[in-house]
Amino acid sequence: MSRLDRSLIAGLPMFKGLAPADLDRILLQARSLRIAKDQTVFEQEGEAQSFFLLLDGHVRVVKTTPDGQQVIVRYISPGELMGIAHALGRTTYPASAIAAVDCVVLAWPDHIWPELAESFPSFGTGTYKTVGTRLQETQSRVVELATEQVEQRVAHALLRLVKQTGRKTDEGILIDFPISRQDIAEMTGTTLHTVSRLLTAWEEKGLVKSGRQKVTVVEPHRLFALAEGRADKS
Amino acid sequence: MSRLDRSLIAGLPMFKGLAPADLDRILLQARSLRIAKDQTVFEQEGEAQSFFLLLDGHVRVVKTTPDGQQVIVRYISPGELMGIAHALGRTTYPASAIAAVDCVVLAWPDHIWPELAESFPSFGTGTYKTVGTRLQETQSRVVELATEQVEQRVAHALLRLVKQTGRKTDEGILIDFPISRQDIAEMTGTTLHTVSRLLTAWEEKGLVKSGRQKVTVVEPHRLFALAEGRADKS
DNA sequence: CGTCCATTTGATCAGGGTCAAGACGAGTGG
DNA sequence: CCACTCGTCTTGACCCTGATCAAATGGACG
Repeated sequence: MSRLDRSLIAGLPMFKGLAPADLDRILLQARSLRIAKDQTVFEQEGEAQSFFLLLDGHVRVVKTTPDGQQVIVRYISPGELMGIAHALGRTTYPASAIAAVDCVVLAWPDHIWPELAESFPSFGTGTYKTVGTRLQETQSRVVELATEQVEQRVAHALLRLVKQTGRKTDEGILIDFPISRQDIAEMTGTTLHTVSRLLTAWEEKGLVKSGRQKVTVVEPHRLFALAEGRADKS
Repeated sequence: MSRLDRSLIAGLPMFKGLAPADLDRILLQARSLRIAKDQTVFEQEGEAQSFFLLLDGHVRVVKTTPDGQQVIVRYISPGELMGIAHALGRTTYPASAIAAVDCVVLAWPDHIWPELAESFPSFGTGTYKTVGTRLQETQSRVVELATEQVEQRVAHALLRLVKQTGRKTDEGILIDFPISRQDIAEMTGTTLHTVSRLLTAWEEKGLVKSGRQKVTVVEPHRLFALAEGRADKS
């Protein structure tokens, strides 16, 4: 196995300001894993033996209820940490993480967390800041779910994905990984039927283009107006 | 103004293991405030000049949407921190905090946060753990809002309040501060009308007793069964 | 005693879930 | 290369949960 190059993680906010030698020391503790599409990185309720950094790909984090319903908590993009159960004071993962495409991740044994956070304060504060950010995002979702209609929620969800992973194409901004109507439904607390109806309605209005596991936002502004509840006449 | 006694904060998890002298040093930086019922402790979007510890009373944390709808993010109980914008990497409060009853709080200037977290690592890790816990709770609420019917959500909300602030009486467990139908609606993403109908239905079944701004859970077990979607015949 | 809220309760209605079929397209194996 | 299969997506019909609209009731408090 070849050595991991420090350029993989230099430049990431939580490793900001660390000396090259420190980066190497940190990388020595990591394993690099290749996760095939649809494979799980870690599983809800499983013992949290590792925490992970996504180097390449996209991962969806899913909570499953006792009766089998699924909710997509968030999508992880390259450069983000995941499975940081330790930072939440847990010994078990609160959700499952599934590769939306083939992925590359770094994995560290969970038990080195305290040492890492102590030796490199910037790592500690950086990840806690991540947790803080996620708390705010999650609270915004609560507000959305509690106050908005389905149409607005779906519009917001698409806009969030566009911002997070949008890739510019000649037709508009494409969400850069395969995403089904069912996935969108699980992000917004609705059904794939309703999502399908909304997307075809929006397609007729020229707001989006979509196909099998593929969504392109053509007119972000008008979609945003819709998300904000400002009706759009046309 | 009399000196604050260290017994106020000794014993709280975030000050665990600190020497009495340290506690005194920390308290010297704090002001103690009395907040009358319905007054705000801090306001959404306001500059985060302080963070707070609730010593006595109950505070509700509310987010207001641009169009004026309100969502109750959480209730704060004595011994909990609030307004810790700094720990979330913010300079402004993400929500408002309103005293549900007359309250006593300690306030520290926000700018001493870094110093505090550095001088007393247990304080830093303790509060970050708090943030982690709140993230998990909030994610659970997202799952609830996305998957459950109104009846189950209201039942869960009441059970959470009972666990957090329940006081045993001879009729059952009383939620220990004034709470209106409207408040419960704002916790669960529904309307006061629906909450009212649910409560009267439950009262007829003997699950709860309720009055003006007052709810007592008589049979937590049956209410829990209801919350879990296991229908209750009777 | 009067006023102001919180609450209750009825009537109506629509957003969106559920049920049911089918169409479409991508990958598989013959 | 084609037929088949499986999973995704679409679309229609129907219905139910819970929101909305409207009024009246009942306490609490000044």
